[in-house]
Amino acid sequence: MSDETVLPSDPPARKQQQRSVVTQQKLLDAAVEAFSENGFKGTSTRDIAERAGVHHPLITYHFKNKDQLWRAAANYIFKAFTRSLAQSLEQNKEMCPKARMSEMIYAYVRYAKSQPALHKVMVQEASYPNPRLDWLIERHLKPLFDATIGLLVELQKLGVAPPGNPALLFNMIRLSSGGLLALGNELKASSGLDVDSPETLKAIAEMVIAVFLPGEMPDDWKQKSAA
Amino acid sequence: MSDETVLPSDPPARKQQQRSVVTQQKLLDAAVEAFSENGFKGTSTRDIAERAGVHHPLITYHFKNKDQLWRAAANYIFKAFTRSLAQSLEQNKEMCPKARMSEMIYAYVRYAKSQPALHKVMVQEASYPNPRLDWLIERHLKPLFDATIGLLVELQKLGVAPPGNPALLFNMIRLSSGGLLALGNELKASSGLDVDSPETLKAIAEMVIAVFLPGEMPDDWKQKSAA
DNA sequence: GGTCTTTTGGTCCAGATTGGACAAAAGATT
DNA sequence: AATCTTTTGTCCAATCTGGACCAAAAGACC
Repeated sequence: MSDETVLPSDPPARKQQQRSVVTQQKLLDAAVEAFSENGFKGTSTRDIAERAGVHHPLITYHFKNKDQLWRAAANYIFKAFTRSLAQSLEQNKEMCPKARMSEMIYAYVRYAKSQPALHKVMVQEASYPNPRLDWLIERHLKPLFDATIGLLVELQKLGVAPPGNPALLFNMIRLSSGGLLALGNELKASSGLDVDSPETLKAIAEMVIAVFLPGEMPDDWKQKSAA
Repeated sequence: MSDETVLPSDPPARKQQQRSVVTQQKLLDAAVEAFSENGFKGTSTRDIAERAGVHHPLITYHFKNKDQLWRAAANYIFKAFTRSLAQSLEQNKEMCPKARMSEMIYAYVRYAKSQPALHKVMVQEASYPNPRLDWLIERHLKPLFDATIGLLVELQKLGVAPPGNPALLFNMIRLSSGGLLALGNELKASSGLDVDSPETLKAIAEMVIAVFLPGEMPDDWKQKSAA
């Protein structure tokens, strides 16, 4: 935490108080919510403070300014997300590539459900070029892409994933799972889909897997990948 | 046009001047751009007027207020979009269902490229419940869904599209084609994808079709659909 | 061409909101 | 009790908010 929050200055001579941690957390949660709803420009620091139930000058105190708060909020969602994906990859090291990717998709869907802001903030910032987008790409999106694309290419070689530009494939998977959950408010009314139900969640993951990883693993995949 | 723009009042005794049409058009284009970038709340009428190169009180004159301008702008993108889809459906009446759906996907991708705001505005409004979202669903999204879902279900029955909740399928197709193009700014930097190139556009449509309509049409589909 | 309407330019407004500064009070930690 | 951290309350100057208003210009119609 002290990594991404900008505290007054260099050496905290005395240990951080508990109430301060709580305040920062409340502000981060509120910031994530507000920024994901109205974007950076459309969100005021006062709005965030209000949602957090905190006096607004505390933002300046804890995060220096609006921009730093945005970055802290982005780190907050993306770090937890990256962690859950990396964990999934790590835990399933021994499984076959298809199973590993499937588990990753499940993890993605689950996280996107618990934190729809993940996708919303991304779309908000990607809507026009700006320094925050560059930062987001450099710091979070590119690493995520790099960490996943290899597995995907392998699956294509094995005939499990369809051929074609892997980057395209990657992003379609991303949108079909994560993007869908960000549209929750709309889907219910326009298509009768309730993304809040666990069944829908499961159905989403299963459909993504069925569609994007339609092939079966060949019996000799161990040899193939070794060669 | 006079359908969605709110002119000063009831009966236009004299016909609308050409320059007025031009101004409205400039304002609509600017509004689409601004709203898609910063959302409704994050956009000021002055910003729109500036982008349009027009004095801001003209917004009041032509569209009464910000809300009406937003609606006019939404109508502007969605009507053109719906038209291009309906046209595609109409033109290919005689083709087989898979070909018709494929053409629709092409049309979708093409339109989403020329007007990325289509998806952006949707996401902007779907980010939290609000009256504009309700209006958008009622007026544009639901009809689009209803018009397409039948064809999709038919394709599922024919074994061309994968089984599962058709609403889910519909929205995944929507996101994989349209949503992808809305992220143009991001994709280039994070994945090396250039959505501006016609090749990428073609690749997107082809991949969507390959992935979501993997089956071949059975030879006896005419009988089947008649039965 | 003259008249009448539509459209535009320019200005103004009163009020709200913006991000942020600051001193003083309150609370924790040592 | 002394010292540091955190919170509170107040203030600010700047900007922006949507919208009202009217005089001038431009176009449509006769």
